[in-house]
Amino acid sequence: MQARVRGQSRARLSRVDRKALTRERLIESGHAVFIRRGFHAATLEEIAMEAGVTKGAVYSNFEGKADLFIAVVEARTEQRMQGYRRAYREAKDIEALARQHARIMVKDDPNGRWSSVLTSAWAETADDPDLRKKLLDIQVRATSFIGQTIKETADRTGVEFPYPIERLNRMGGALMRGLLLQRLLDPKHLTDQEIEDAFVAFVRGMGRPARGGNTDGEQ
Amino acid sequence: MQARVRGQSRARLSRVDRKALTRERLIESGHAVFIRRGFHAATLEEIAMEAGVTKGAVYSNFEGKADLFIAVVEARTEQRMQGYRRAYREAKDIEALARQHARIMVKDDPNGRWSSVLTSAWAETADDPDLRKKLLDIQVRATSFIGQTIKETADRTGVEFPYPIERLNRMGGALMRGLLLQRLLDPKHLTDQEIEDAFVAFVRGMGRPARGGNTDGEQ
DNA sequence: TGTACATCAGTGAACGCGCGTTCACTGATGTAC
DNA sequence: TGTACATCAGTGAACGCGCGTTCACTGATGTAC
Repeated sequence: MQARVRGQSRARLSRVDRKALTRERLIESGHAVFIRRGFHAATLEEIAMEAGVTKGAVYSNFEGKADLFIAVVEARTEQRMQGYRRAYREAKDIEALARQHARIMVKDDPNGRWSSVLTSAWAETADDPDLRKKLLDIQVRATSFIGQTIKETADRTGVEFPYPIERLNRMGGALMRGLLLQRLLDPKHLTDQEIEDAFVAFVRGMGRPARGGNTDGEQ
Repeated sequence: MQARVRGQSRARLSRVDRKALTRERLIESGHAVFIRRGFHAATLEEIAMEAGVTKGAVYSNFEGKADLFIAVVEARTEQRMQGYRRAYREAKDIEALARQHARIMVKDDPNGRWSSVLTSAWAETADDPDLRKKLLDIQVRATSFIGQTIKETADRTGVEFPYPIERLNRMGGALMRGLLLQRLLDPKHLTDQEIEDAFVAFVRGMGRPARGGNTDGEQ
């Protein structure tokens, strides 16, 4: 590709590069609009406008709204994974690790809107097994990645986990989601501190064997 | 009101009684359809049909879809409160009480669909402060009722709570909701037992003072 | 007990609107020679 | 380097459909006398 006269405000790009750029922008604006409006109220119109294109461009890059959404979830998940990787350096015991983990999750979804978007999409999967499979795959990958990262950190710092880490991890994510969702209805009631505390309490409680309850017969 | 000739299949009722009956049926079928289809996909058409009336009857009894939904939430909440009242007899320590509480919550929403409906409605409250206020009121009343019931039971059985019970209670409800919502995406992964365990772990963990973390400066 | 009129819960059809999806078209990039 | 044609990402307008809401109407219940 030859050097162009000068850097124009709108650079000349190859067709594939421009398409990739448009796709990237749609994913970004999609992310923003889904969070701002919610899964249903987010319109392709607004997403496209915010990316500087028209609705048709969405269909040139994705199969439709659901497909764009999946790309958004994938991108967001990817990004978060990178954040987690950097976050577990200083944790010296299991509770500190848990607290750090909780803190990141809260920071990544401070008002519960992303959790709302995600679970709204989950509701949609009742009639759309393809969507379900894709969203579940992403969650499984993320859970396994986070589990591995935590395990590495735990090993390095000599922390021991009393419970299968992946399971703890998935439960923790689910539970945190519930706490964040509460903020949709009532943004002020649960503080960051309280949410962290609840999560840490859960991890701490899982570390002690259950007593009482009907834990005898069943596996 | 005079005695009629005989009990017909469709009894003759006074106007107010028939209207109350219709309203009751709409609330019941609304509850069923919201759970079956989800908050958005539930249509007034289906709700009305299932109640044996037409859509217009909804508008004769409610202001619209949101108003019907509020009535459904109120009825459901009322019903659950009565269930809780009966459920805490045999609990002899705090963990047994927690486990019993968790068990009821799981039984009341075994596949997470109600949690999904409710949180979808919460998302709607972003542009509808009136809806928010009403839903929040219901939650506050329910939380306070449950808190009181638990407190009575705890007093009677000599159990002590290490944490303000209403707060524990609201956190617990939120957290449980997250666990149940996981089943929308993946119905099989989290067993009833695991969800109970997670809830109990949380309560148990809240009972011990936090150590580590940044609990120093902040209140 | 009977008659005439008023009320109003529920009917059924039409309305309106938002929004995802489709499609013929355009103009810039890519390719062949 | 230049010309002629092919490709195709993105345009913009139209489509279609579902669904909440509205509204004129009906027929059973209620009321007055």
